[in-house]
Order: sequence, then structure tokens, then C-alpha cells
Amino acid sequence: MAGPHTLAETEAAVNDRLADMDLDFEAMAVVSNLFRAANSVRNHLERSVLQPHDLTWTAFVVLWVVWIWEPVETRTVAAEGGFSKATLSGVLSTLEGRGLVTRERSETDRRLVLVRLTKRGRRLMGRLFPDFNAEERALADAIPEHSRLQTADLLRLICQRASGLTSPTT
Amino acid sequence: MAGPHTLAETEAAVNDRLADMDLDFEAMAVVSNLFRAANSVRNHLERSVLQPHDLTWTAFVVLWVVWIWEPVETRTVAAEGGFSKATLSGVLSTLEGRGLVTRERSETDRRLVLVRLTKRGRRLMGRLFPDFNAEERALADAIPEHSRLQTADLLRLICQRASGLTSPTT
DNA sequence: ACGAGATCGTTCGGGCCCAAACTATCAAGG
DNA sequence: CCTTGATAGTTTGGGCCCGAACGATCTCGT
Repeated sequence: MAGPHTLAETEAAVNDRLADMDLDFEAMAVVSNLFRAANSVRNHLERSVLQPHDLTWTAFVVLWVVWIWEPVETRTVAAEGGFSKATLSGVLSTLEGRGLVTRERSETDRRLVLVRLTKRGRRLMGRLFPDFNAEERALADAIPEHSRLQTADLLRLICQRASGLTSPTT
Repeated sequence: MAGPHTLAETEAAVNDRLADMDLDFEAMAVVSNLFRAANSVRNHLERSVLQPHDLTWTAFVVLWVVWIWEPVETRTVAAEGGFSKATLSGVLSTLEGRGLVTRERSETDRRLVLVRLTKRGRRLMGRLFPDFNAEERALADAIPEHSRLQTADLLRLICQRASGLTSPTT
């Protein structure tokens, strides 16, 4: 889905195999490029900013969400970060073991767990995030300045459509 | 990074914690929405089209690449799909165990392994891909028709920039 | 008071994911 | 030949990822 072959080459090859199917190549290109872009951006940010601090992408997202919203319930972190509570549970254990976050049961509702950054965690994010944002800026520079907000909006439209199709909010 | 909070709410919260850092919120929004969109699209396609056939996203991508380019070397599949050869090795074993692909050492270069679909694999893709593309179309419909090609192009720009930044082709 | 149903976080099993180490093979030069 | 270096794919070890099952806790109607 992301490789040396251009869209035109792929289209030719697909037509070669599937002359009779009528396919929407434009939609294929949008979805395919969406994943190419997300993967390459993630790889770049992991290698350039995260790896030196021995952080994975997901661990960083968790730290970021907690940094902004602490104290925060784990269900909120999972929803905000876009992964399952099962995944979050494991990542939180990793981060807790490294002394970057703390877990604490809520006093008012014993089912909830509140997450906070440790002093060390806050110090790490304070050093890390400016570098991260600088790389984000470098990546966004690939898009003409006048198209950036529009791009963010179009991506949000796709996001909403996907969520809507999966779980119809009827 | 992807949740119930809007960009404005996040921006306010960030400013509350970090009044003195000067951050590029536009770049943040582009990157953040890129991942929101990719994740929700992937989740939707997995649940609606792939899960009924007991396929993961990555397994489907592998089948797709092999379907189009077979017989194809594993290094090509990995590059085209955008994952490491280590990952591919595992996924290929899974698919081989389910009788959907075959591995075969090349006669001309004994280091290479050629991958093909089995008859069953081809039958599966023949049934599966039209449904998959129909969902892609439904997703792309979220974008105004006149913006779709531009969107694919902008995503490709981001992709190229990320690859360029990570491994400077100097 | 109390059971029925909802909600929260964890655990478990199986699969994906990558870097690094490893084996096998090829290619080039001596 | 044979050695050196490059390349292909696999294995290994550690971490992420999700659905499903689970125990603990809350809520609400009776």
C-alpha cells in the first residue's frame, strides 16, 4: 500500500488483473495515501524525537494526554488517544514502572483510576514536546501554508465519516 | 490525540499548562487529525469488511500486494505494504498456515523467496476486494468531490516530506 | 434493603510490530 | 579457489494492540 510503485503503475497492474471490476481509484488513492502518510509521519517522529528518550509512539501519546488533562481517568486517556482500554492498561504499567506516571484510585468512585505525571514525567515532557512540535512544524511545511487548515478539516471529515459508518449514531 | 475534546479545548488546556512555549497549533492539528483519520478508517474497514473473513488489516494489505504483483519477492511486499521484513515474515507464516499464500524459493537467486496466492487466496480477494473498495468509496464521499484528488496529493506531499526528513537522500 | 443492569479497569490469548542478531546466498577481487 | 562484503529472509525478545471474559463497584427501581 506504500511503496515504490506509483498510483499509475498500481492502477495499470490492477486493471491488468481485474479488467471487469469497476473500482473507484480516487477513493483507493485517498485511503492508501492516508496510510502512507500516517505511517511515514509516525516513523519519522519515532526515530527523530521519541527513540532517543526510549519512548514508543503510543507511550508518548499517553504522556501527552495525561500532561494536558491530569488528573485524568484512564477511560478519558484511552478515548483521547484512540486506543482500547486493554492497550492503555499495558502501556500505563510500562510507564508506571519507569516512574513517569502514577495510578491512584478515585476516592469518590472506587471504580475509576486517576492518572498523573510524576515530577520526572513532567520534566521529560517539558523537554520533549518543544522538539516534537518543531518536527510537526517541519512536516506540516510540506503543505502549502494556505492549505493547512483545510487539510486538517478534510481529515476531520474523514474521521467523522468513518466513526459514523461504524457506529451509526441514530 | 483522538477523542472527545475539540481542537479549541485542547489548545486552551495546552496554553493553560504551557503559556510560555510557542507552539504551532496548526501543525499539531494536521498531525493529530492525520492519525485520528487513519485510525478510524482502519477500524471501520477492519470491522465492516475484514473481520467477517477473519483478516487483520496487515494480512489484508499483504494479500492485496501479492494479488496485484504475484509472483513477488518478500522484500517488495514489505516495501509496498510499508512494514518491516520481520513483520512480514510472521504475517506470511500466518497466511501460509491458512492456505491463502505460498512461499517458494527462487531458482535463479536462492536468497529470494517468491510469494503467490493460492487458488483459495485468489477466490477470497475476488470476493473481498469489491466490498473493500465500496467502503473506501463511502469513506471518500466524506470529502467534497472536487477536493479528493487534491487531498490524495497533499497526503503524498506529507509522506514524501517525512521520508525525506528521516533519511536525507543526499 | 437489595437485586438487576451498567460501567470501570485488569487480565488473558493471539496477533502484529520492529531492531538486532543470525544463517544462507550471491558477487567481486585477489 | 577463497575471502570479504553486501543482501534476503528468519528468528528472537520486548512492546503494542484488541476482543472477550472477569471481578469490583456504582445506580436505580422496587
